[in-house]
Amino acid sequence: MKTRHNSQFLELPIETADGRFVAHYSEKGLAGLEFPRDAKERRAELEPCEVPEHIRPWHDAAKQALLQALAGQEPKALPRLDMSGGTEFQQRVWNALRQIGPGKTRSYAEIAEAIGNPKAVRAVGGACGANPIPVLVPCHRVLAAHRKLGGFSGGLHWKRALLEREAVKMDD
DNA sequence: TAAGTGCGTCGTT
DNA sequence: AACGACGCACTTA
Repeated sequence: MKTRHNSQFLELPIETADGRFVAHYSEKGLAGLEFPRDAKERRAELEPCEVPEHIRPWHDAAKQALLQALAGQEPKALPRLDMSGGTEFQQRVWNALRQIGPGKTRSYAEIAEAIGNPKAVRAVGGACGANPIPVLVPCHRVLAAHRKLGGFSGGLHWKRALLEREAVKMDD
């Protein structure tokens, strides 16, 4: 495994039964989470390295939280999150997503209403798609009207799997 | 019922 | 100016 970091982020792998996720850390906290890539498009392997002292507790927490979330349970604790990368509108949406409890769902329209932009339904979809920390910031719990599945930028199979593991019944 | 079309709406690029 | 992880009304089969 090889560590990579661009100017802003340190990237560290998280091994799970569903594959290797990659977490991105800024100086403020967990800033991104990537779904596993299949063998074909996988980039260079990450090599073990010393995790900077201040990152380690975040990474430990992120690992535990991810494993619990993937098992359909509510994480006991989340690492510090850095969502500062988003626009003001996106941050409002992402905060609303964090209010949705495990096993529960909201529609895009309900999120739009919750953040005070009832007509920005479609824009909410865009903000969900831009969520940098899927799974832990549960954008998969947002369904289209009439509990239809809607879309998912990480691949619809993930959305289905995550919802099924939380015992959510959808309508597609 | 199910599937397809058109349009309003609005944040992002 | 164009494009969506939407929602709703409306038309067809």
